[in-house]
Amino acid sequence: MRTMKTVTLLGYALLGLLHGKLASGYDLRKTFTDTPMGRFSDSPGAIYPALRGLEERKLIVSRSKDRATLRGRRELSLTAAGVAELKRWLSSPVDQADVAGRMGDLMLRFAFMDGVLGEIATLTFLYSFAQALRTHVPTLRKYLDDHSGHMSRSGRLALESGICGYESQLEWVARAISVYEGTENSK
Amino acid sequence: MRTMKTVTLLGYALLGLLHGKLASGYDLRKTFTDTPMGRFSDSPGAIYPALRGLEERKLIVSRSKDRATLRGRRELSLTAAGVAELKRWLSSPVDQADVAGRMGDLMLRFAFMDGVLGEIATLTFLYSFAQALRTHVPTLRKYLDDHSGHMSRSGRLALESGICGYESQLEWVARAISVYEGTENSK
DNA sequence: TGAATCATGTAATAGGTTACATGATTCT
DNA sequence: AGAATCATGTAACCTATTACATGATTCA
Repeated sequence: MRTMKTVTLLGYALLGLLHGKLASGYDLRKTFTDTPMGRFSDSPGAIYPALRGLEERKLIVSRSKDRATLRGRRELSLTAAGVAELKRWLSSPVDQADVAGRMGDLMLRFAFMDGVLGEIATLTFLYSFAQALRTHVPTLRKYLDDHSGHMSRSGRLALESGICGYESQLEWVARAISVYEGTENSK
Repeated sequence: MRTMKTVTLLGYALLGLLHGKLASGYDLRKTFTDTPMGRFSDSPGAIYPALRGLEERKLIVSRSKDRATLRGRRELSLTAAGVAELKRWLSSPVDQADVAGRMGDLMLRFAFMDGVLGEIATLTFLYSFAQALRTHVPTLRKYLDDHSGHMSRSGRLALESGICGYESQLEWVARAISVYEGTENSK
């Protein structure tokens, strides 16, 4: 993992987890092992090289507690550049391709968003998320209508499953919006 | 992609698409480009090496149409071993980890299943899929109940989104089961 | 014949997986 | 002191991505 040219999703997950708090690589691994978070490998071969890459790009810094031993716990924290990169990622527009193939990325962004960017930005994100879903679902429906004749029954059902998933996600987004709008009003 | 030791998900997608019909690498690429299928890259750098790997493992064979030129369309088809490997994959049990982190694999299997294994096997698959979902959802709910106190609002909502997704999937499985049971009865 | 598209390929690179190795700390 | 677990690392391998290259076919 020399000189990553772009930060990977795992990289952003690590940045997000480090926002506002210190943690060691081990702590971050445990997060992946013990919580439903992300869907990232907890293997050291994934995390430590990724952290090294973030450090090389000066997005995080590490401090060996007391003595400068080679082994032993190292506390990691975001640099100003790390916070900026995290915010840049969280702020990037929701596009159709995200909804069609990278919903996991969107949900990861959402999970960090309100703590990092605040409620207004989160609401804006949810609005464009909903919009992208409302655009995407009819596309799939149209495909289903046009092709259901020469699709196998299970192929048809599989596509319907996808559509249902997006619709369920849209319902969730609507609920999330109402939660955030409620809070916003009450402030 | 020398001597793949295991067939990847892309490999199985290709085997599934080749079941019962001939196609070229280009045809397969077009399937990924033009349909909502899978969520696989249509890049030649992914598909041709994968096809080469399947050919080396004798799961598919290729025939250059007439003349033995190096370029030009090559029709691919499954070997007996390819069909067997596809069936083996489709028949493998649904485990908790599949539901928790590889739902896409399960849906891909489902999409091919009824054409390759038939209705009885598909129903069996759906039953165990439903069972795995019914086991998994309470696990997530419990996590949410136990930890919602010290989770951020957006973290909480993100987890709820996951739970809703699984519940929606479970509803879909129930509907698919009723479709298959209906057919089975009427035969 | 030239342009478009059909059709296949490869090289460089990146980053994850698996498996292993090993030092540090804590608890009994 | 020994075991468990905390904590970090690395090497081999595999596969996807990106970008490029190029031959074949079709059709205006």
